[in-house]
Amino acid sequence: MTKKRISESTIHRLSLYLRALSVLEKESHETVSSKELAKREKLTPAQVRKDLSFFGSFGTRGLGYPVSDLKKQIASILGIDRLWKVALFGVGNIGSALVSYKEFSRQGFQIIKLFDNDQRKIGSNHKGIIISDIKDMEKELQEAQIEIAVIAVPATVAQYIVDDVVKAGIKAILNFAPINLKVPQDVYLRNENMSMELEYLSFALVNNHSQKRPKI
Amino acid sequence: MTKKRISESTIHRLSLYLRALSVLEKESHETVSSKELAKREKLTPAQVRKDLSFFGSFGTRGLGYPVSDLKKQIASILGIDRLWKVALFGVGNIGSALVSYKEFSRQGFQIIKLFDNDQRKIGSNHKGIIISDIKDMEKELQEAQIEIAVIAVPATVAQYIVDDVVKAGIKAILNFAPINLKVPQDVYLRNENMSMELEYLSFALVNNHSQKRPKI
DNA sequence: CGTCTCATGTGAAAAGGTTCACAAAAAAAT
DNA sequence: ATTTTTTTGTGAACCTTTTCACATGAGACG
Repeated sequence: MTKKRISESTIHRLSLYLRALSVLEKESHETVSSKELAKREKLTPAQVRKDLSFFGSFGTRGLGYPVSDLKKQIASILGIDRLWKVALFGVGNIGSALVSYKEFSRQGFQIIKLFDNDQRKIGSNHKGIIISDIKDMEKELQEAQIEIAVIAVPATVAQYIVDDVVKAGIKAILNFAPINLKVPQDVYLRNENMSMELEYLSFALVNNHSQKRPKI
Repeated sequence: MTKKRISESTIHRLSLYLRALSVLEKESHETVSSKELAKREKLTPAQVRKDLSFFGSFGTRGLGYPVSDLKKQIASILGIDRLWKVALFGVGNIGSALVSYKEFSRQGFQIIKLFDNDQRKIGSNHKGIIISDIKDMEKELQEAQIEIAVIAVPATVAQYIVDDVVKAGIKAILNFAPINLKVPQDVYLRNENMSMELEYLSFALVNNHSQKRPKI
């Protein structure tokens, strides 16, 4: 059995399925068809089935997929059937918002450490977490057994912070700074560029860009 | 000449080129090769040339692309060689952060209207903008000539807000609520799902997912 | 001025991702 | 019990995107 590479798009869609399944569960649906699941996330039934088929056979022909079970399975595939310890760097604008961003905790991502280099912030309590000096990160990251770092510092200093984060042994980084960060091959880095989508909207508006929308 | 559909990925990469070009300009580079531009955003030279070729011939063989000029051209293609008037719905956690998010204003997106339904917030001044009652949106959106709406309200009410935003004539929406919003065909909708990338990191960590060049 | 080097622009090939279409299996109906 | 209906799972076909490879043009240099 060859381990085929799963595409980025498939993973992202798993997140969508999970979200839809949570709603379906709340609405007390026992099962759901690929058709219904697709409709709820503006995708095609074939896409749903194909995505799921990469990981196994979760459905019953003629009936559909068991909602609760599939939800658990996808959570397990995504690795969010557990808690992740997250540290956040830069308690500014975006950083503060992320600390109380419910969707993170709902998916099992716990921000339990805050770092900043501003002396006025260090030592103060932000939503129940004492802000640490960024200089102490190595020790503190290890003590708290942090597994994921979220970077919300200005672009000008982001690379320095990331270099230190990598040195401290972190293998997964989510970057909000608008800069292309360099990390070693074995470190997973993802970028969140919020103005990109606005730029896409701008492009679409001025160019009357035809919308690609899966027909259902 | 047939107007070929430009892919979403190409548009997103234009944003990256623009970012790199700004840095190059600051570093006083007159020209830049596709190779260098690619390196700065972890892409391939062929990709850069192909992307740009969809919109014209901006380079000089043997020399590369003129930095300042290409920057202007891309800004024009993306439609951000002008200012966009943006309204933000939901002055909570994420909403407040977005109001002072520098990257938006840097790209020409001006958040000039804030809406909320919380009576305690309505009428108060947030970073120089008076928060309006969401009930008055239609009149206020038209008076302020808003072109883009950013949704940062809870998922439970997002669809209602969006329905009203659409009724008020807005044709471009950036949604931060973790829900699949329904809009008419002629309205551009983009979603910003911040926990999706964390979920991807989680997946990568538990599955030792082989890294490919990030698509965006 | 001719040659050499560099780097673009672009068809063609390759790779990757999505949709189709249908056999197979289960449930529902008769 | 048999037929009909529903819906999955999946190879194959199709479509899109990326990468290759090279002709072409511009500047550099002796």
